Amino acid sequence: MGKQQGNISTAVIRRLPKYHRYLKDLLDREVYRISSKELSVLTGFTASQIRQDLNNFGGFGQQGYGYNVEELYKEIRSIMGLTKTYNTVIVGYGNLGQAIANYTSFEKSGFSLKGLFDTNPEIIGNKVKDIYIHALDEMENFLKNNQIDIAIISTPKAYAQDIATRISKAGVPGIWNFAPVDLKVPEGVIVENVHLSDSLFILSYLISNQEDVE
Amino acid sequence: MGKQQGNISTAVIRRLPKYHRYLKDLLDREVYRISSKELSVLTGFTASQIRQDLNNFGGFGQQGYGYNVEELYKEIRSIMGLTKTYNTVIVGYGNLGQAIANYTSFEKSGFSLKGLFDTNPEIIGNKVKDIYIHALDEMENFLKNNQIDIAIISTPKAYAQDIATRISKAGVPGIWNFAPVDLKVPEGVIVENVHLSDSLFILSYLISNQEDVE
DNA sequence: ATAAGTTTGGTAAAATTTTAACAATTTACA
DNA sequence: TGTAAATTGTTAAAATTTTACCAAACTTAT
Repeated sequence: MGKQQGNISTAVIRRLPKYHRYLKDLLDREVYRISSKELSVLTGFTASQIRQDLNNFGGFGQQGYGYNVEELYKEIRSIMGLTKTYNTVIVGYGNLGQAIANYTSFEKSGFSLKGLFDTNPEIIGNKVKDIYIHALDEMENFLKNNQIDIAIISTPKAYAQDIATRISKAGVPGIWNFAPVDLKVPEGVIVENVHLSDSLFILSYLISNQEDVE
Repeated sequence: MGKQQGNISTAVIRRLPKYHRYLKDLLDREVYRISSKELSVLTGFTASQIRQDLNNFGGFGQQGYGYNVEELYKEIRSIMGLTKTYNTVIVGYGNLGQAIANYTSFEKSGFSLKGLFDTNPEIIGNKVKDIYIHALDEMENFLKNNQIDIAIISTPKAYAQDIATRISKAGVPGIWNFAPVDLKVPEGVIVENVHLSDSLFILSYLISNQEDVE
């Protein structure tokens, strides 16, 4: 069960996927027991931080022993909401939309692609892996009739805000946004951004100011 | 010039691209003057934080006036290393590699794609926008002969570490990594990650624990 | 069974990051 | 020209995040 108070800091939340990733690796390597000290070597976080992080959700470890990898993995998956299935759509079927649609690992993690939307008449009506490409006009109806949990926005910048507003109105709780804008959405709608150029620019900053580090 | 001490915190660095983005918008809208208070409304950062952030690099503002948008934009671009050109290659020309290669906005920002690499014999030798797809074997030679600054890794997980090691040995200073692993590289090589599934999992966490927020 | 070695969870301290406050300076306008 | 309003850069305070520490509890080996 765990405590799961609603005041987990974003710093902790951002580290959860990394724990998830390494625990999966350990399971695959048939390691069934791990201490915070060993996890520290793998993840680069301090052992103390790892214990603090995990304790936000419950006391999963045992003194003198450490953590049971399988149990902890399951707990983390549950905490992260990865035990459910999420219905998704992709809005904007350009290069990026196609790349995301073809990323099979998302399906494996429980993210089920239900629909694709675009404005290009040349591709509307086509099927991609059993999924139709619909006209953008049909989006609202589709969202309502298919219990969509996550809408993925991969349109050009100029359309993203309008689409986000429409998605929000249709009652979709989550948006995964790849457009390089900060979307304004009503309370209760959650936006997670993947700002590729921001990331690239951080890299260029770090390369340019590298002397500082050395 | 600015002070540009080498101890800028990553918290500050992560905010730089957002300043850059909004300053560009302002310029496009022909707004030539902005106060930290107004920037605060746009970015969602506090005015105080904005002044603190900018002051890490120099006193670009003027009391009673605010900041000159054009000047500040130029300064930020310079700080972020966006006044130079970076030669890049993409290693792994799958769906994601293709999406990145076709992202024209990177070219506009000074990131010049010089080569593509893959192991698939069916596509090796093909040209994409005047750029050849090379065999992976040729990578080291190419990197050395073409002054590559940034290698973009968009291979499957299993190959990423080996490729990162080879890239580092070839003297490339920056890696933009899309593979879902944490790469180990020698000192002096900078890795910036885009972990798509981590981002998606954060979204699923936030959706699943939404009640907490309300 | 006992003792020595591990390791957690919690508490306290340290470090970092954010916010608040304000003197100094400039702008804007009467 | 003079005065009120605006706004920065800087210093100090508050808040948050990370690290250090250690008693309690478990494991392992003898």
